[in-house]
Amino acid sequence: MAVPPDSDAPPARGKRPKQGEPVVDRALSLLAVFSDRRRALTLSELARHADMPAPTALRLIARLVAWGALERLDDGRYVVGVRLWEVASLSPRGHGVREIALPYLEDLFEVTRHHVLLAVRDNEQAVLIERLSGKDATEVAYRVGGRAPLRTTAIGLVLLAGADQQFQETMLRKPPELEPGVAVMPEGQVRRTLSDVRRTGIAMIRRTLPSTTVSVASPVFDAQGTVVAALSIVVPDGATPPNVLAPAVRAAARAVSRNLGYKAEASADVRTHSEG
Amino acid sequence: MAVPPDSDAPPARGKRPKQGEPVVDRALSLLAVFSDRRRALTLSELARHADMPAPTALRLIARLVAWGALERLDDGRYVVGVRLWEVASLSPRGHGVREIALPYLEDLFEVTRHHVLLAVRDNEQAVLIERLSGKDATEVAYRVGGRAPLRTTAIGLVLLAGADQQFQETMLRKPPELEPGVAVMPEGQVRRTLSDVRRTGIAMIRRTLPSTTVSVASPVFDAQGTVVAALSIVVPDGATPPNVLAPAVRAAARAVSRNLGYKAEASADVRTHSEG
DNA sequence: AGGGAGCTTTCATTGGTTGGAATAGTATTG
DNA sequence: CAATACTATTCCAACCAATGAAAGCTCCCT
Repeated sequence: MAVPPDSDAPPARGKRPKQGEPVVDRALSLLAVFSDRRRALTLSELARHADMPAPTALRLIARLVAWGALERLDDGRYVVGVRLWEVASLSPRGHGVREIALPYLEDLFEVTRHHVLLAVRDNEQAVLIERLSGKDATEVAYRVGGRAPLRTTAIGLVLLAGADQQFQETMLRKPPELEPGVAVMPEGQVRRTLSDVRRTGIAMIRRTLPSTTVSVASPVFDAQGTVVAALSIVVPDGATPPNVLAPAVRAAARAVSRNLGYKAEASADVRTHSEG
Repeated sequence: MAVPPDSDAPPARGKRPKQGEPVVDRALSLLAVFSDRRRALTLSELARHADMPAPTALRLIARLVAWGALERLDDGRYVVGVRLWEVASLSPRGHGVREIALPYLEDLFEVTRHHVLLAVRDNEQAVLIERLSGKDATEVAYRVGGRAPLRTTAIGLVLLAGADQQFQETMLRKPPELEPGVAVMPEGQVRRTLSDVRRTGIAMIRRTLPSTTVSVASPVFDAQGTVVAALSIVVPDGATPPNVLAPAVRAAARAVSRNLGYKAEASADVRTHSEG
């Protein structure tokens, strides 16, 4: 009603003020809206967060639901579907390593009864692939499918130490991530630590939040000798001394590596002298 | 050279003989090409199986790779990416139940040292969400992320018994899936079995392939009393008698249900008299 | 009953999508 | 070493699927 009578404007139907993104990207951006905190979303929430008009979102969502990437709940909200999970389970660096590592993680868990973690690197972060925790274990910072920084976690340091030289330099040049409850290492110390990790096959980090814990991590190698994952254990500070845990963690990591086709060198040091 | 000289055909550029499928569907169909046996694929393999020209496939794949749904290996092949796995880990019926159930699965596994399975129903099949197996356990038919029939597995029967009446009828009217190593039940027996499963909270199936095993499964309920998952144990035939395992399996399933907000009724029977 | 918010359908317009053809790269064969 | 076969990538003109404002719907709250 508030619309002024036609001055001379054409029907104005079908006008597309803003657009220009490939459809696939838009569909994927809908998936990207889901997060730990947002597991069930309404159409308007999805449209808002993916920054697109409701009809467009609805059309794309309809296709995603038809395929099974999303599922619709009784209350009309959408959640990530089992079909997507099914395809994702074929991810070599996701379920792939997990499948191979799980029995060894279980052994480690059973012996120690503390959190056991498995993670891979994706870009500038570690992605948690698996976590075994007792029903009554200490609080832990990260969940499976979540991301953790590289420089302030034991698992992250192992992955960083195993990354290619160029990537390491890039990361070291960046300002360090500020992680509550973890001491920030100056660049020099990080370099020394990374070198130690490569030599000993062990990284340790102490953190005070969300609870005071010590993490001990060790690298997992593939057949080519590349670090493809990291395995770690998280214990409450003051419990078993870390140096007692280290051999167990390293043994588990090596067992997984062997299963990935890695031929272990004679000594602990994989490469006696670091890169050129 | 074998091409006959221009008769009178126009440039024929941009002609599109066959098409008409939404772009999103095409992109998703590329993801669907991946399977247990096909975890790393070349461009042409993807294009062939998804039934689309190579340039089209390449363009779509490029978007999927940019987002992280796919990753490219050094040899040029594509695999499912960690980013997709990450989003999929938010699937309530995938990692969701898993996360809640895992500690109880572990308990059950530790006590029995046999395969422990967790599955949900997706349409006409069960999707395996989790499987705990010792390093040296019996051979088992299904892998995590894989699908199993409803009528010929213990886990499937539990899920079928918990489905809505209409769906059950549809499934019962279908010709039974032929599963090697499993006896085929006539329709009447299936009906009786499903009723028993609802009453006792236990389903059992014996199979002879890939090895002779007995499976014992029990339903997991959500807060609304709906069967959302099934939990089972697979033991070599002749080992622990199944009736000894049943209480342990049921207890574990109930523990998971309780964690999902299910308020257990006084007796084993959830609803004393079946639907009206 | 009225107002607001979210969901869904419609439809004229158009720009992203399309795939044959050409080119480049790679492996296999005679 | 040329010839063959296959795969990957770039190019681009034609065109159809995608687009989003508008309006109708349904529900909920007041």
